[in-house]
Amino acid sequence: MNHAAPRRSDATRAAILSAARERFAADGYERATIRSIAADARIDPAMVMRYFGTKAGLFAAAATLDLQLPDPAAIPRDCAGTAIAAHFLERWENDEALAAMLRGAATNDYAAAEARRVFTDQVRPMVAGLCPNPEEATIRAALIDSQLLGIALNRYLLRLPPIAALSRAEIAAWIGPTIQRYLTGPLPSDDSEPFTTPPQAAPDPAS
Amino acid sequence: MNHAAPRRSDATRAAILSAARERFAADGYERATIRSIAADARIDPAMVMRYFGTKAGLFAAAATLDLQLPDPAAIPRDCAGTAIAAHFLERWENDEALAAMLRGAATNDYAAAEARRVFTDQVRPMVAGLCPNPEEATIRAALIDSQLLGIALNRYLLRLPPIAALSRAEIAAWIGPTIQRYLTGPLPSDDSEPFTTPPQAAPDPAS
DNA sequence: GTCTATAATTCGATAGAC
DNA sequence: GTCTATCGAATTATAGAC
Repeated sequence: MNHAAPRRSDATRAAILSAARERFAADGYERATIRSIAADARIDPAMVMRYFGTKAGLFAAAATLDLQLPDPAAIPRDCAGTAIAAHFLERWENDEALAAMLRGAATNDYAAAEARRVFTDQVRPMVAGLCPNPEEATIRAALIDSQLLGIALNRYLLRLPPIAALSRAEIAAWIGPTIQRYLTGPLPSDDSEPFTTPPQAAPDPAS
Repeated sequence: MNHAAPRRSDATRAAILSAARERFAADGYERATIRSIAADARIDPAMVMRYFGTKAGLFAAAATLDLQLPDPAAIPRDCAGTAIAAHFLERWENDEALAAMLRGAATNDYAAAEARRVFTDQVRPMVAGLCPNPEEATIRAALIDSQLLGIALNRYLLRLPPIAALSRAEIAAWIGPTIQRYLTGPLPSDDSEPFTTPPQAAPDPAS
């Protein structure tokens, strides 16, 4: 029973959500104001409150994200690393909800919790489909998550020139083997002490 | 000529800076208020303005960071990866300016520019000391930066449980080989098309 | 459903007494 | 140097006319 009762206000809701995603992605949670979002959507600010109740409610509705991760069974286990990297980069550039979520997560507790939930509900299950041991899968998934988010942080949020200048394929080629190793490589041996280095300079005492 | 004229107000300045680092690290730039920082330092809010002029000026003074990266010449080139990872994690846990900078960079333009400057002035030169080709060194440094920041993001900002639960040595053992490969590994071959995957589910049309 | 008006806070920044 | 008082602006959110 498809009860998708098409209200007349659905277009308005969609316009608000689209504008909200843009603003949250560009400015972060605090600096993106209800007023600016409403202005972008060419809608009265009071309508935003009417539809979504609070600013937090609007963020929750706008920053819901689906990574659309591929079915693990459909990926050859040996080229999964590069495939996952390429898929992630493609998704990022076609869904502003990712930037909204990451920028928001830096300062907003709800967004941070939601980012953790994306890991638990989407990233980890996919990795678990490629790694039999559940405990290992959790750690391996978290490491993959770290590498992917680190690239996204530098490329899309900080816009660090060397990373921003590379093509998606080049990045995927670089980090693909990393993800592959986190996915299927051997556990690190914990026998050797890490080589420690003397700091180059003493800390500046409270400039 | 050491003209470090010790004013009597240096203790006050230091107290403000310490409180500011904590607040900026915990709350981000926007949510950390002059009033809350002054309260933490048990100092009148007007004094903060007197010493640092503006909120941005306070952030600039508080979030200045020195990674104290080791001299490249002092590191054996083959164990540099794990050593760099361990050093970075140690620095992070002993200087709140790093968290202040990263959290601020998500929403504040000055902080983002400063984060890029840390890369250019500190990370890249160290990598250049271990990699002869300058162009390669820049890309390799940016990839290393991405892996390190991705870990920091998940561990210290998002507090993703699987990453937060690991010890520093365990993380260094996992990501050390990654950094080592970015540092001294071969350039990726660009001959093969990445394996593309069909998305698992269709995007939800504007829920 | 849509919009005007405004309440209730909170913030950064300033002026000026002491 | 220190603190009180406050300005002016911006925010989320609500009340209510139409």
